[in-house]
Amino acid sequence: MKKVTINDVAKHAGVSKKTISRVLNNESNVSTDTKEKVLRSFEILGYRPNPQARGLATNQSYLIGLLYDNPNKSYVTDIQTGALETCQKENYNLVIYPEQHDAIDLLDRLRSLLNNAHLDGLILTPPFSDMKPILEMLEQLQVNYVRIAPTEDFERSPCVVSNDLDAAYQMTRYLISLGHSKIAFIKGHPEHNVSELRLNGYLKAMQEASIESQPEFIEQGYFTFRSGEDCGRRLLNLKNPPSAIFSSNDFIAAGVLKVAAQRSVSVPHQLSVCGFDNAPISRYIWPSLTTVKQPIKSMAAEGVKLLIQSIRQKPIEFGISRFEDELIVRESSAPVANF
Amino acid sequence: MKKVTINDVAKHAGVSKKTISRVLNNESNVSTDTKEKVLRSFEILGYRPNPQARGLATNQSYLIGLLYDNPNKSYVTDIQTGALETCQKENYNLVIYPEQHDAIDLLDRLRSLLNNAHLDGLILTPPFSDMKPILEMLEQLQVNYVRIAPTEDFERSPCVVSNDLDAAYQMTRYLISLGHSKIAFIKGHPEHNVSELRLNGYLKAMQEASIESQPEFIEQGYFTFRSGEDCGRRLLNLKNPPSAIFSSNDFIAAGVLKVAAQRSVSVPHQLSVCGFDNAPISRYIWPSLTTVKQPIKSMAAEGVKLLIQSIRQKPIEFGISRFEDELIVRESSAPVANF
DNA sequence: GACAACGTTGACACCGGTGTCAGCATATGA
DNA sequence: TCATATGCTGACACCGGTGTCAACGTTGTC
Repeated sequence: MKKVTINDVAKHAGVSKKTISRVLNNESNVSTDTKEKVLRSFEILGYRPNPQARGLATNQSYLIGLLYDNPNKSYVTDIQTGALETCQKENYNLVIYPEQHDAIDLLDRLRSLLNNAHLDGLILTPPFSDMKPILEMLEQLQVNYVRIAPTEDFERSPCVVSNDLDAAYQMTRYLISLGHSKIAFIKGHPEHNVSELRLNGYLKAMQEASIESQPEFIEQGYFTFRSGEDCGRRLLNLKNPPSAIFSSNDFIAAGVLKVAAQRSVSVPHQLSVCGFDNAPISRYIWPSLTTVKQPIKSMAAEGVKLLIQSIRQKPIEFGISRFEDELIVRESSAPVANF
Repeated sequence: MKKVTINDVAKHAGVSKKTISRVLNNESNVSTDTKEKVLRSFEILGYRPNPQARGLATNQSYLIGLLYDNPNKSYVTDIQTGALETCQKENYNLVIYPEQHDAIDLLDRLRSLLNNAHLDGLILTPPFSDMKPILEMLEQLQVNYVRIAPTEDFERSPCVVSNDLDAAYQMTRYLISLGHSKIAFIKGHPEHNVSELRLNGYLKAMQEASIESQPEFIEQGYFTFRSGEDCGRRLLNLKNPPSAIFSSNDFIAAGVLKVAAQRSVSVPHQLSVCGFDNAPISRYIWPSLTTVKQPIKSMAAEGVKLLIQSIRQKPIEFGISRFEDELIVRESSAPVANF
């Protein structure tokens, strides 16, 4: 790799290093003449500033970390794509940190990763966004961070949120509008705070419609396919089974679909099934899933934007960026049949 | 973030910077006494060398790039996980580059990414592993690179390969052993070289078993769910349809399953369906897919290992690391029914 | 005992940028 | 007209490591 340095450019343009540096950083106090001369030299020599050197001088690394733990690979790649979008625009590099949120040595691992990499900032995704010990550690280490989809402490750091509660509310209203009243709900993993939000959205819609929610219609799932199978089986075993099952994510819903298929319960004619997240599986499964799409990419892109802002100008007024979810109706839901 | 520098350690230990540096790099000519003293200071002060500074001095960035373009998100995260494993061991950071392999400005984008980031090396995954213009550019720019699963030019760079041909061969033999002879094959995307390998594995097994392969049993797919639906529909429309369909990946197979479900063709009783890749969908779909699992994580981990070797000691003898695939039998395949 | 060889150590320059500050020319104000 | 403000520029130190080389004390050899 040819290496043209700032000195080469300085010599070529007949000015000092410092002036080159000024042009690089778009500082104002450079005469138009000099600036053009320097820019021409950039062009001719194919100059690229060395981020290492720049980083050493400014005590920055131009690295942004992305911390996540999500079994949903589609979610992960979407987050990455969104984050990268902003990173590339702003000339930062993205370093990924998949970690187990329940690892016992999580804090130690994180600390050592941070120390080794000298990151400029960190993006936290659920469930890390709500993990107090991590936030405390980051604050103590004075690491800039932005949280994606936290559910509390919004003023603690910049964050990007979506409206899970409202999305679940809308989905439930949609099912009610199809004539369903026997609507079951499968909760997500209790350690993920969004689980509660989604449940509350469901409950709110049920209450509003004055539908008495039956306790046996609320199952505890864990965001996994297996838990979907288990809960689905229990729900379909009820003497008086639901006519619609709203699952806290698409994997659970897929598990429910499997059980329904095995028992020849026809979806959507005898049973409507809905998911959440718009994972790829929701399209590839048959029948395809009615679900909720979160603007994950945009949220991640916005998160990095906030992060870079807070890196550049320390006294940031903590921003919360809000995004709205979108209901996606596919083949797995239909008007209630009997009754 | 507290910053303890080499100078602080030097002062604390009562030796020169250079000696600290020697200990850091495990150089031999340091007395045991001094070494221990320095190590103790490391411990006490919590010293972490600054990668920026080190990189500036040695002209390294400790960044490794991962270039991929794969609609299969599970493949992507597996590759990442494997690559990260080695990176973290060796104290490198992984920078990800998802790119469209058919973008017109691909080379320009890549060049600028490389220039901006000053990577130490790059991991290429299919289909980039076989794209000559990219290889040429990298060589011209003198960028170290390792290819994952290339299909040609093995001596051009270090590479990590699996045996797709053999895996497809084994899968076909498995179907034959179940009594199938009307075995259809849905090819992958023609621009991905693995497509041909998988086809050849199928053909080889068919020939060996002296089963005349019918041209209408070989369909052109594109690694997508949609193409699976299309091909599946055509195959099931044949007067004399196949009793087994071997798809070049799991998405295609999922498409086939959907068509079968829509037509009430019972899988696996009337039709066996197999995929390739062991994507998550292969487990979550019903019936779950018989497929081929590639040791993707291990391959990526090995790839980074080779890359770091070639970064450290330029005169590397070009290694090829080989990995074997594994057949995973699930619910979507069964002995042939009639006949 | 003289000298070479060796192991250990530090002074200093250097990597390629940025920050500070001083110097100069020109514009502005009284 | 002179004093001051302003715009533009470069010299130089500095960021935190590594490479080079010289200096030092110790050991080995004759």
